[in-house]
Amino acid sequence: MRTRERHFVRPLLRSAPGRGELSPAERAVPSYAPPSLPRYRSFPMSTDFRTTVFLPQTDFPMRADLPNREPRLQARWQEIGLYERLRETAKGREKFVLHDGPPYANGHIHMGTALNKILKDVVVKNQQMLGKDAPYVPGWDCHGLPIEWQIEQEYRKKGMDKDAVSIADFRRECREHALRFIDIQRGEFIRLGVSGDWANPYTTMAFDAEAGIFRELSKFLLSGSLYRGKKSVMWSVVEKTALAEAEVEYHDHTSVTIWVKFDIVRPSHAELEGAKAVIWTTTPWTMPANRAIAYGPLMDYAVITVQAVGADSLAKPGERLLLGLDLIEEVAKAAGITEWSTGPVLKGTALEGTIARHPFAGLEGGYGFEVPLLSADYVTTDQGTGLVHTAPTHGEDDFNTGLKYGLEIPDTVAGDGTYTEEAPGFVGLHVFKAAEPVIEALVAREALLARGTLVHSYPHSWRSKAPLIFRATAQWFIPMDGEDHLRQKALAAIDTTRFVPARGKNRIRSMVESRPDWNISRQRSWGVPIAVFVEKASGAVLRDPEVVERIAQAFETEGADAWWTRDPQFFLGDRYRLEDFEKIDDILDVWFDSGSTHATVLEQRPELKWPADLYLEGSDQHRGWFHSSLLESCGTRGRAPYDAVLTHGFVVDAEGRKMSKSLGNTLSPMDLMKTHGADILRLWTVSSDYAEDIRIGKQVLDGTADAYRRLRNTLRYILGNLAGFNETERLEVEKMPELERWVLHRLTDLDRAVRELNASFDFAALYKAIHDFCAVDLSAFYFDVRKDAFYCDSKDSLRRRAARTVLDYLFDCLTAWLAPVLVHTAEEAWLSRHPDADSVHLRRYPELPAAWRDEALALKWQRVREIRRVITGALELERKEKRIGASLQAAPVVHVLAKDESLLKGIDMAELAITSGLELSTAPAPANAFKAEDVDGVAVEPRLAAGLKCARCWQVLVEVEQSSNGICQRCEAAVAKVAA
RNA sequence: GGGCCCGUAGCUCAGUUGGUUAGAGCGCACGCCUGAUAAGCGUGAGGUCGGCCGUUCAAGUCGGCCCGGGCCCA
Repeated sequence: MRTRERHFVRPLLRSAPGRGELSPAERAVPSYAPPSLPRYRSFPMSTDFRTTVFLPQTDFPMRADLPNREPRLQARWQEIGLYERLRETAKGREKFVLHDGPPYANGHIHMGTALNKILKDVVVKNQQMLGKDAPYVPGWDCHGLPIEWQIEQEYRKKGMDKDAVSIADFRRECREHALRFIDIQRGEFIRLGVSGDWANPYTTMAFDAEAGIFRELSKFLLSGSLYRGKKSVMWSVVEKTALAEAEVEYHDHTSVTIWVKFDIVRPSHAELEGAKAVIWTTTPWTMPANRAIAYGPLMDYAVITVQAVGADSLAKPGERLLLGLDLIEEVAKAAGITEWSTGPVLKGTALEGTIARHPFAGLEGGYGFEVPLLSADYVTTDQGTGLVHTAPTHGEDDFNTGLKYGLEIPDTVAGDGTYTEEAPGFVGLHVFKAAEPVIEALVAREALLARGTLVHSYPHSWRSKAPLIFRATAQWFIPMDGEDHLRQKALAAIDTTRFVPARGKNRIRSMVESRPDWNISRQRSWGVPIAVFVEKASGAVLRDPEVVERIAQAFETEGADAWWTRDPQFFLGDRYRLEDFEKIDDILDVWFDSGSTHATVLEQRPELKWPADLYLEGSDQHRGWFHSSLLESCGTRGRAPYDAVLTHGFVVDAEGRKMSKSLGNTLSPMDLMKTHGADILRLWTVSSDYAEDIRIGKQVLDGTADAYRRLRNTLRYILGNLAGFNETERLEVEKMPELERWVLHRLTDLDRAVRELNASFDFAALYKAIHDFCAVDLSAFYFDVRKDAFYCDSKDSLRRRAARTVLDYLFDCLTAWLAPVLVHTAEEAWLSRHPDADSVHLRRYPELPAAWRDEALALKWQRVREIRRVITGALELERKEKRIGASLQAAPVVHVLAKDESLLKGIDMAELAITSGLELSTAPAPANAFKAEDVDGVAVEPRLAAGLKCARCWQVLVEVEQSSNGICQRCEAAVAKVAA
């Protein structure tokens, strides 16, 4: 590791502490350089030798102008059919398949999509250049709610009624909408420089995809893994539909609250004899659906005996009420109970097995069932009574408790919000008008303890703004723990999958461990139908491979619309009669669609393979695509559809906050295309640590643009100094100076980094290594040192030939290594040097000769550069004192140890330090010589170079004093050769 | 509220099994060059490693709490 010298110590001061403070000028004036002398002199009658200097020549401009240049390169790629050429070139090679997670075909791309696609493109191009055949088939997720919304919104604008449109017409419009945004996004991805089979992407709405998705569903159907169950969903009684979380908004709502007494009919504990369990609810209308009372097993309860009550109290003295210990006061206050006595404390677990009676028991002959007290861990003491009214139909927790204890899940409320026959006494009544009738019935049966109102946050429909209800509805599921043991298979698959970063494994694992059965149905229109029939008599779902095949074939030729446009009897064939069956019109959740792409795309397209080598998506997809693909594939094929999963974080703003329209901190990738260009965005992508959240903002982008300029100028310097290079000029490595061989050694370091860091997907480290190599090793050192040889050596000088040969290798390596990221700039540079070439992207990473590697040389040159740093440090002080400007005005004496002297044998330190002369000495350094704090054994006495400045190479040499035209002997020879 | 995770110089990142004055590049400041020039070179200044408490001879590295932030759930 190189460290920069930072603290220069003046030994003079150290050795003479008693002299007191000296001014900087006093300290710095050495006796050997009288300040009165001119800083340097040139030959009096020098002619202009500029034209004889081999200055860099290139048409590769310093200014990138990416916003204009990139589209031109992209057009060229299109013309030459780059993607097809890539496939051709790589034919027969080992495949590397990154399977594209399909973005949703709605709206324009955002920063996150851009980041994702760029990372994918970098991975794919790296693998291709590492020698694999890396096809990339982009895809789109096309079905689903957001597109339905868009179309419905257009209807509303036109004043049309959605229900008046046929489902086929509606689906056609959804399809056209998706198609439109596929085109838009495709153009945007191409603008980012992403290569892929853009002419033949996959979509989940293609007819063969719809058929394929249905075929995947059928595998679950035929194996018996598809079942119809119920699930509590948010339901709008206005729109008569279930709503997704995204369609729900929360507003304050005033609810009538009630405290209700349930007679305990079978106590589990003597204390409960004759007592009443008290519940509290904000939804009186759910009372007919009550089937249980939940208690907290670890909470404390007690039975109170009412002794005195206030004027309007519904409580009666002598009544015994079971309540949560911490909530007694609060309930007493609400119920107007002024005096009471409290019985012994009962743990929640003591309530186990207690049975109560529904307060409506006997009402119109209904409610005769038992109401058990059940344990639930969500019961709290912050509100209510410590006993929770449980209506399995009307809430997530309630529903889960119902499932857990096998409670009846009644259909008490119809889709329009009216009570069904299963709510005796209230049939036909609308639930939003039910509070008072319910309360009246409770009062009549002496079951009401108190009432009140509460303002709280309550879910409302995003569209109608009407309050929502929870309602259990019929849904389709794939079991996690059925005969197929899907959960176990999925967990096993997770264990054998590589996750990058590794923590992704834990994340998806804990989700799979605890998730409920997979709900795959939606009550919508734009999707692949759950095209199954249920036998009316038995309620069994029809499992007949012939029916399945008829449906699948119809989907293949007509699309999934066939489910609605064809006569259902056609699918059933001759063996079944339609009137015996219920045709299911639910559609599949889009996660099932995209979760099936491994089957509909990887298995179907010959250029791909199953399983994929890699899935690469944002970390939200642990619950999304990684998850659904895993379940689908484990359910149908017994293993994960991928060998490895790479996740990246989210793009956040400069302060680390998420980007959102409401915060006004969003950046559009397409805007950045106009101001910066794709290569800047791509460089930003790889220089960030994608494992975490990725910041972007002005300062970050400015920094990226600076790094880009460094890389670009490195290429430009190489191109400029490589002008006219031809094979006869190439020099064998054995004949090269050590400096050149050191550069080649460094290339082998970088080559290693390219291969290893690409294997670990550690792009940030890789691009820092390349950038630092360009900045530190090349620009600040090698290029600076070799400028003299490039510009002034005669063209046949071995030194110059060696250096130009190295530039040639550098160019080959850097253009290849940068190509996956700076896709445009690398191409531009490559074509600048090889105008007849096809594309830099058709290349592979160069295979470097093993002989270039020379660890001993690297170690030696680490020391050489340390010594050099002491010299540049010394010169800097001279510069500060205005004794020199350019380093060529100096010819320092460098005092070194004997071991360093032998180390430097054959190395021209003056050349490396860019001084006109340099004397190496093992004699003890004078006390005032410069030393670097962190470099031992080196001291530098700065001296001015003697002689005159060569008018051509600008070195200050004594020999120039003898020259007739003001140039040195080397330049004389070089000029003569040019003239000849 | 729960699960997973993050917080090292202005920015982007390194910091190995806890062990000498915490590193790099960029940016910044100052200076140089004017034959890479809307370039190039050199030198320098920047960090109580989010905060607090603890474990330890020793903590950026381990533990707890808090603050800030992200994703996914509720």
